[in-house]
Amino acid sequence: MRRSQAETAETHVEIVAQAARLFRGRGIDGTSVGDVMKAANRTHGGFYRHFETKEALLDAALAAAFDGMFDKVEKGLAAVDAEGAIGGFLNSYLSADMVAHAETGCPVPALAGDMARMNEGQRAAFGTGIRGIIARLADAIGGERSDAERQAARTFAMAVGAVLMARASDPETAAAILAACRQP
Amino acid sequence: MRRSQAETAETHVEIVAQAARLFRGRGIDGTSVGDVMKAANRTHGGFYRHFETKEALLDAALAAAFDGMFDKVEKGLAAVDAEGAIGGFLNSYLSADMVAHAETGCPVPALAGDMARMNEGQRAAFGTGIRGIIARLADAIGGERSDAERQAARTFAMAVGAVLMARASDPETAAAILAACRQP
DNA sequence: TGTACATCAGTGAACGCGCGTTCACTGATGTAC
DNA sequence: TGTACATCAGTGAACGCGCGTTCACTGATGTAC
Repeated sequence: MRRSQAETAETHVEIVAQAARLFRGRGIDGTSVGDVMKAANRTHGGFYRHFETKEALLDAALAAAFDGMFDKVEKGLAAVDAEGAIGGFLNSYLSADMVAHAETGCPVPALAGDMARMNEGQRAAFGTGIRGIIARLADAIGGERSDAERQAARTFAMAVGAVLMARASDPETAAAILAACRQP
Repeated sequence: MRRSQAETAETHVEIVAQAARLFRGRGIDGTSVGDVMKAANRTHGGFYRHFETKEALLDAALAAAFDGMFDKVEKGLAAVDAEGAIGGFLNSYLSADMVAHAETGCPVPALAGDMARMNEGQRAAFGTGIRGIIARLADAIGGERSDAERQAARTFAMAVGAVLMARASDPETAAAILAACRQP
């Protein structure tokens, strides 16, 4: 039966939120449209009232995941001064919680492997998300802008690589990599 | 018709080599058993004379990919002294060629995202491969061993993150990240 | 404000497709004598 | 060294399954009067 505009909007938001969670947790191929709709307490057929294809859902889910990450980075860096920016960032990014919960963590280590095989437009959108994170970290580092951006890019690359490898390894290897990368 | 033992062994090696190439290039889910057998110039049914499951093929393909990477790292570092070890490693790891050709490149940025969702035993094998690369880099860095290992881990994490993000981004973002990470 | 009806969000069965895997078959290879 | 036969690598059709997507249907919502 038809739902009100408010209910429809709520459903839309819920589908995107569940997709953002499941894509990060189980991968894009590992998450079916049916999985997303079940997580959103709907049946799979209704999906196509909200998105033309699974790919369109991915675009929306990535945008939502990056927005959430932007907030997290901004909040985490608001409390520290320029000296402690990199250390503070690494401390939260490389936390046990972030490593263990890909589904609510940064979209970059969770999805970059899948994104590498996507089309140009989707990679460009992902690149914009990456630059958004690096820019926020560079803001906190301060000083000469291009130096700050380079340092932010290097720090973020190391953090992404560390989380990625930690998730793909046994616990001992994971702990050794994270510990080595924790100091700025 | 039955093949000689030598031909059978050749086929086995060829299946593993093609799998190592295709898994890195197209992802694990993105590569079917039929794709691998076609690349090896065989029909898909014969696959099960060589491996019990696709998962067993993945194990063999990963081992082959890591062995190839170990060789590449050793050869690349043989020519440099301790001072230039990190710079030399980054220079070859972050080369345009490595970034553009995931199918022949390092298995870590190519497959770690997929491996994060695999079982404990497979993650342990992947972790052993990661430690193998870090250990070879630490050998070249020299000096106090645990310091060298930490520095090697940090350098490798940055390199992996940089390649991963470069592949998942637009060319401009990719170039900026690689340039920032190139200096040791 | 009340009525009549067109719209459309959501349901669940059905579709074609590609996947991993199985199987009956073929005939050259390897082995036992 | 030669012969007889069991083995088994490779073929290609077939399997069940889950996927993304479509569709006919339902009935509450939104709108035109």
